[in-house]
Amino acid sequence: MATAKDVADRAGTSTAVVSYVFNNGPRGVAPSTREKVLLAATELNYRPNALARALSFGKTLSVGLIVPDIANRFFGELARALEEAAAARGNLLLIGDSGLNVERERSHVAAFVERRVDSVVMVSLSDTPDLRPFTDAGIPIAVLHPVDPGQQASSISIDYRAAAQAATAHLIEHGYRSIALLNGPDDSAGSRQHREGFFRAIQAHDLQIDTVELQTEISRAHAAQVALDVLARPSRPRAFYCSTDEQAHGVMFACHRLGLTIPDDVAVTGFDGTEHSAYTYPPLTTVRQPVMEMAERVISLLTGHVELPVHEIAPFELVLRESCGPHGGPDR
Amino acid sequence: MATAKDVADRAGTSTAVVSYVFNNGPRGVAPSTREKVLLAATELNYRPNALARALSFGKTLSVGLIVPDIANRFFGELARALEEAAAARGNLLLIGDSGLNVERERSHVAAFVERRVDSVVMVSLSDTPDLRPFTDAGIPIAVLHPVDPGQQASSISIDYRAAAQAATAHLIEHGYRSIALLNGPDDSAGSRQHREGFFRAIQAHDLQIDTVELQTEISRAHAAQVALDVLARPSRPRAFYCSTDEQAHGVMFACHRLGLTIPDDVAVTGFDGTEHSAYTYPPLTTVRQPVMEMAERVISLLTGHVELPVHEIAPFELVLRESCGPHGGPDR
DNA sequence: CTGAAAGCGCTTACAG
DNA sequence: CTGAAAGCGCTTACAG
Repeated sequence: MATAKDVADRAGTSTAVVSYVFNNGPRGVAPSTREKVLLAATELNYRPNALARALSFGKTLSVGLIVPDIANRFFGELARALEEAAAARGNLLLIGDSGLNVERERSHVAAFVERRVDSVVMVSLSDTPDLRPFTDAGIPIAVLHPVDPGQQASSISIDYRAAAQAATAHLIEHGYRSIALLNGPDDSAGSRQHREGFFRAIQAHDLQIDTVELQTEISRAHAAQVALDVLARPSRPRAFYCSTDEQAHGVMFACHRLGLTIPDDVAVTGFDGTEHSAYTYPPLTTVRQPVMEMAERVISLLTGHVELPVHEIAPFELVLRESCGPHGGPDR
Repeated sequence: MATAKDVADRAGTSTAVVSYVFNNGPRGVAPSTREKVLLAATELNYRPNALARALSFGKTLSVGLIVPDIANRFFGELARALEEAAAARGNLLLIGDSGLNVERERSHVAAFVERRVDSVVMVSLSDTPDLRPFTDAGIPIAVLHPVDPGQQASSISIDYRAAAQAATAHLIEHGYRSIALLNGPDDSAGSRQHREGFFRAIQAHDLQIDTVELQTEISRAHAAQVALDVLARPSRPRAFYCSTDEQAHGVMFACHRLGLTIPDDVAVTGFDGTEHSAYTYPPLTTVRQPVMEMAERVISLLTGHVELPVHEIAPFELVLRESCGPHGGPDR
């Protein structure tokens, strides 16, 4: 591949000038010289080497993203939004998929510091990921879910507790008196807030409500399996509060499998508000996270001149559809 | 951050030796020296700079992936499989999401050559993407769908035509005599093969079969919208051959919306065989692409010493579920 | 406005 | 087995 030296030679100038024209600075270049450089560059098919640039410039203009499972729709939508926000600021998003494997997650954090990403947004598999490689390297990091206080990472998250409470209250107001809490696998800050919100709603209603607490992996397969089991019991729950849309899909599958009608026999709520939640049968009532806005915000924080860490709360929306009863309000 | 020089100084040796120990070569190092280097490195929290390494080593040990939409489940599963295959060979996968936007796709190819990925696997939005930036840079490229002959890219793909024919034949054998072909948006080699396979099956059966050809974007939303329209007609099709699972999800949604039962009123087949196709209501009969094997193979080709381009055909599997009639064989 | 040169942090022949 | 030095391809003070 042609280098800046090749271009400079052909244009009869120096590599400094080639750099000036390709970066529009920091020094000006005479119009005629600029022409010559541009011409030589296209003739030689010159593509600046981003590695060399980063090495001397001291910035890679890239932000890393680590997610537990890129095939999960929520993380897919998130990656898409982050990429867009990053691109708008001339940054490239590097996506690391942990594939639900702690070892892979660890190797991504190592790879990202070795590649000197300028910052990273992380959704960890663990509640207490080892972020030191980033902090040691001075790489700012942000997280998109609740974190325990004292973390050195910034966070932007909806209020899980309030959202869980709102969704559960919705179920109660629709008349359901036997509700399962289908939570994620780990005892993370997020899981705890789901649980707290759920039980706050229960207690706030001063009614006799039966509850069961279930934990599954974040996958349709596992949620379906667990739901199949629970729904086969004589005292099966009449409603499920699920901590992700993905799990809600699994529960709905289990209902159909058993010939149970949603919402007449079993009601379901999701969490995340992925686009697909509008296309289930029936359409899923869920808590929508403002993914685009959160992505935009986190990138602007990370690439901006903001004093970090910061902790921000984004607004959620309870999207009412048909999986909890007739569209709209409570009725039974 | 600590550099190799810092480590060398603290260990009382040279950067050459530091390099030798971190790369296990190409020269040997005395055990005692190695110890000292390793000790100094951990004390200083040394992380080799991958940019500098790549610059002098001449390889970045990374492969780029460009997909139309990372939030699409099929591409998510693909990315996950490719990442795994790449990691097994010490390579990092860089994921570029075109976000269904040709301009973004173009900017990713530019970004990938500037970052000097060693190779790339691409699923383009266009049938004739401009691959010259890669070929000019000597970066080998592979594609995971049918390509027109004369492309400079390697390809690994199932036989779309045969798969389309098999799925359509399945529909015919189940007694459906009015079948819609729901194809993707572009007139690509892939779309053409879907169409050819579909009509071959129709012709091979020497029966009076009504067909309609439809085109939608690869999204539930658009497929649902088109299906809603088509299914409202008095002469609505009794079955849909869909060119992706994603579109099949949309068609199923439309059926439910209209109170139509699957498969009694309308049968549906998908294409891709994403994991989610097993969790629709009812479970979707679909053509499964061997994503893991294809990913493994393409990475081994790209990172190996193989003479490229090559064109390989992977086996597909028609996964029979319940969206075309009673599980198993034909019956009506 | 422009050029020669140092420097970014590695790797790898070249000597010893 | 090990060190001094050149080189990878850029950017950016420093001079002029």
